[in-house]
Amino acid sequence: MSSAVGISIADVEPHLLRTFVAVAETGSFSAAAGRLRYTQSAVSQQIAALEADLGTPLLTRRPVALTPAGERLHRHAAIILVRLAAARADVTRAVAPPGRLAVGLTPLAWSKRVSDALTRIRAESARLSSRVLVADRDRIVAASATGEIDIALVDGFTAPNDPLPLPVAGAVRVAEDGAVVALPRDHPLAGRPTLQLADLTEAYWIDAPVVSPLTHLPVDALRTGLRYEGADVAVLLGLIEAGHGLSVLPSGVARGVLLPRMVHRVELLATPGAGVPATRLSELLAGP
Amino acid sequence: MSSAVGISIADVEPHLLRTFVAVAETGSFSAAAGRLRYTQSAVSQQIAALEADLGTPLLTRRPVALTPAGERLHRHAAIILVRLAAARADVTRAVAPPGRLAVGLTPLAWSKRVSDALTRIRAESARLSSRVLVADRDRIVAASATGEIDIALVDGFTAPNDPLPLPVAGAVRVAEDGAVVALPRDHPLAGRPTLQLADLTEAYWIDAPVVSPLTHLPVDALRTGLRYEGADVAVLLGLIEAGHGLSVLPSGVARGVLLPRMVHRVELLATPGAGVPATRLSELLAGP
DNA sequence: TGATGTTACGAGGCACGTAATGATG
DNA sequence: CATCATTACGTGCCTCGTAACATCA
Repeated sequence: MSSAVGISIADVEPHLLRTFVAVAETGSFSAAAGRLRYTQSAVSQQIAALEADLGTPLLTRRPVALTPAGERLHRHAAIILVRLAAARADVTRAVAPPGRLAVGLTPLAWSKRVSDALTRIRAESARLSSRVLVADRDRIVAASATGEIDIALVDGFTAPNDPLPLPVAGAVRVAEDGAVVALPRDHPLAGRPTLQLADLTEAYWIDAPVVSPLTHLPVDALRTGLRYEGADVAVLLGLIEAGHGLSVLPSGVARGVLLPRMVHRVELLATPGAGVPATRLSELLAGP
Repeated sequence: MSSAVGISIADVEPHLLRTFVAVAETGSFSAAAGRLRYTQSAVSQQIAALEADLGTPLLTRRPVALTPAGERLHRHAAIILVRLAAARADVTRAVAPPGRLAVGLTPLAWSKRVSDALTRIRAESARLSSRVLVADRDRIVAASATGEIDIALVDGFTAPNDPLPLPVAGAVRVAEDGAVVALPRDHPLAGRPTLQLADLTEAYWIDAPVVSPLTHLPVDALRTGLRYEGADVAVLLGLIEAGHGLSVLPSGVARGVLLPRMVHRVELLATPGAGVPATRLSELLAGP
């Protein structure tokens, strides 16, 4: 191994990054202070220190918003903080693999097969302490990296031969079905056999980042009328039926018109060294 | 964006990571102290603090070596330190794109084409301050991430349709030629038209990690007789001719017997926002 | 005027160096 | 016994909280 990680370059202090991220996400110094159990003053000083260190303003004040340099830093910082946590998790897990089983999934990753696998493994090892976390994809991937969960099931939409665009490698396909545009029963397009996204530029869409994140579709071009931030599929279906807008969903969940050249897929992320129950569950899921 | 990067979890202090990496690479507390301009005592305290924080020994003493947990941490730490530096570099570059041009390359990435491109761009912008760094692949990739260099040219051997196994995305193919096993003139195999690596398990190899890193070949199976840590191709060729061992080299550099199903390729990494000269050079290189 | 970010200042903590101590080949 | 890591201890820096101040809706 080379001595590449040279002498020079002062460190970017991680607690400053953490505070910076908190401010960026809350849009407020005081809110960030509350979240991190600091005083407003401390947050202000930390941001000032970071800006002085990097030699450039990172945030505008009143209103608090990211400058271009701040945008860049924010992208880096989020990744670095996760990796930092992942390093700690990986090392401590290597010492004492947990006996528990923590599963994380995105709302649409749930299925009978997942349910069965969980039932079975809990039956196998009687008094196994288990935990299930449902959240949006970013949260689940981060929790997987940090070892907060041992197994992650993540769903998403892509072209049939592409993998899901995840920021980590090593995902395994677990399930796949079609992608439909969910429509109210009485919608004019409801009779069509298939549909192109282009047919729907006139429609209003429901932006549901937790349930149905379409980050890699040209959804910018679509008009979003309503934003649903919950994780409950039934609520989203209700909103669609009530005519608040359309959404892309797996064919197993909603009636609607099929989108060709697009699939809904569930992938499995197992964190290495997460212990025996996790390995067993991943076998059950990835197997036949 | 979700508030995924939660409240909890104490930070892993980067200066501890840096010290840990230095100790791991030098195999000595005192050497690491020298390199980082600390006292032995400080290094000892830092390692102790890190081990206490993570709750597990990371290094054995006398001799100093990584424990399994230490191995894990070392992998993470090297990546994190580079990303930390990359964050700083990216932000500061965004503020003031450099007017200079810094090029980094692995020894075998040099070619007439590269030379010509450099000549041309230096002619175009008369008093352009330029810098060229030649080092092993890890060093070059790290330097590219940290912004130490603006353009990186990295070479390596792979299967014809595979990309080079780099830890970063976005590499562009610049040049490609064959891979030969370089042999002394009087070697018994010198007459063969092509060769399988399997034919050569009886031979001795020169391990030249800087010039010809064969990390992704089954080189473990091969017997290495000598290690050459320099970056000079001519020296390596001399060693081969003198019968100290064989080596895999690009067909443009050395006479030898072709390896089928394997190519030598040079790829280009341009760091985004590195300024106009870098963009221009990357056009010259990636172009026709 | 009230909420929110900044500045001043002092106390506490902590990370370093010096120096003495201990272990190991 | 020389080299190298650890422990003891004191000092200086640095970060945080309190509190006063500034600024914007």
